[in-house]
Amino acid sequence: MEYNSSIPIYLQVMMSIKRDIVTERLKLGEKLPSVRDLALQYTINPNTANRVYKELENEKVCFTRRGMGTFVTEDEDRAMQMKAEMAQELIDEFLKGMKYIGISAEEAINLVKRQSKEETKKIS
Amino acid sequence: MEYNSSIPIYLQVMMSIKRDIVTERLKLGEKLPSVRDLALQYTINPNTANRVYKELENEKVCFTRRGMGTFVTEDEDRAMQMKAEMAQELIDEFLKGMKYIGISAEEAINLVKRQSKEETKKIS
Amino acid sequence: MEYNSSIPIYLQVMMSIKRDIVTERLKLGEKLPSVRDLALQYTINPNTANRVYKELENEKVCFTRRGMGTFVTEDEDRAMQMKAEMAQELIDEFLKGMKYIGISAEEAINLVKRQSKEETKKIS
Amino acid sequence: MEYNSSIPIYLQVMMSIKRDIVTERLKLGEKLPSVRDLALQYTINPNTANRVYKELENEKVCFTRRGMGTFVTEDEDRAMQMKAEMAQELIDEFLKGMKYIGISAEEAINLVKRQSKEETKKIS
DNA sequence: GTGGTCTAGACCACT
DNA sequence: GTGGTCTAGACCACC
Repeated sequence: MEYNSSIPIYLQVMMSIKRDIVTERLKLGEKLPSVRDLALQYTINPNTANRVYKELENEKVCFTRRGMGTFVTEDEDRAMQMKAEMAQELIDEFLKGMKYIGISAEEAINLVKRQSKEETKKIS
Repeated sequence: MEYNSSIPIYLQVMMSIKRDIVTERLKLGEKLPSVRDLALQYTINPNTANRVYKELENEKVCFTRRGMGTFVTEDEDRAMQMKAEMAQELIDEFLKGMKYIGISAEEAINLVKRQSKEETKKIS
Repeated sequence: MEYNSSIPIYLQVMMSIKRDIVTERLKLGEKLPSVRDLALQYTINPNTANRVYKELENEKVCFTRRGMGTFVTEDEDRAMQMKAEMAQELIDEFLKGMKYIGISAEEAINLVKRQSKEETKKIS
Repeated sequence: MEYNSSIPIYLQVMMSIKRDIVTERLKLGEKLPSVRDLALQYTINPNTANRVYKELENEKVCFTRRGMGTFVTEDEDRAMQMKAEMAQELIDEFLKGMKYIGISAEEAINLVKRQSKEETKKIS
């Protein structure tokens, strides 16, 4: 994994794990790698890996059992909610940003449409 | 102005000025407040105000004349371009984020549409 | 049984057994479940179950006879004493905590009184 | 400050600061020592000091301004609430513990009363 | 084996 | 000078 230096590594790893849950690469209740293994996988320091799990716990994305390891939350609602939350956050930020520079929601939608058509062409 | 603590203040102030140019609250070539006045207006440290102008100069958004002050760029193309750049950045970030959590551009557009309809309803 | 993650499981199970003795759900000299059964009952690791008995033995709350199993202490005084000890510990911790945040014993008592009255009302 | 080894140092320092706020040794909005100074004062590592402030921020007990320092919350309600919260927590834990070992609220109150009388005698 | 805490020391961005 | 992040390495309690 390549890190974007402007965003803290622990946030990037958190995002990566949340993504894996939201896209169901990780199942509910599944055991996550140990702190040490996570550190190896992402080539980060165990302390940083530890932090990742602690922050994810704060967000109720996973939970930990002493001496047993860290697990993806078993709360189905929470998992469903996560994807919606993440999408909503992106949309809000996007529209807020557009509005901030004087572009209405309709215009914004049109710009996105045009962009996505061009992308499609480029690929084909 | 309330500052979002996760974004450097100088960036927030930069955004605010760029917004004012893009939305034509500030005209091309118009004189900007002195570093001291900017600091007072935004209740920021003069060092921070200074940094704002420096970075805006780097981006060719404004220029300084020794002893005269700082001015909005007079380059019309640059100004036009700014709005497009800012919008593009927002769109790219938005689509990238959506894709990251497994949502296609079409779905993303639909979500934005639905959202903006609901907002409209709420207001009316 | 749900475990409070901030307290070691073995302590929580110890508390539970001591409670059963103090409230006479377990009689003096009564045979306790085998380590294996305890582990099943509480859905804990056998190692943890083992530790529970070891620690309880240290506190003279129970004793083990090789090949026969583990038993609640037969010492009546010890049992009487246990309840007093546990209560004392709670009181000390409570008053110490209150004093720490600047609340005197009298005030503390009044707060508890008010609280217990409200609880009674709620139930009735 | 002497540390109770069974409780994480960072929690003990957090408690100490919260106590100072609740007992008004620290005023609302007051600047707290810098991470490095806190580390010196409490003879802990700067990392640990940093953690203290971050966790206190999570609890909305203080807030931080980039490059300026960490400050006690300015929210009066939050401060008022803190003392009540802390007291409530102690009471709940106390009564829950007592109930757990089969002692009713009334009995518990009487035990506390007796205890506090004895303490008074001892001192006089 | 697991996570939790702590120290030590470094570098960085922000004010 | 301020906090934020990260690495390195250690020790501990718990399962």
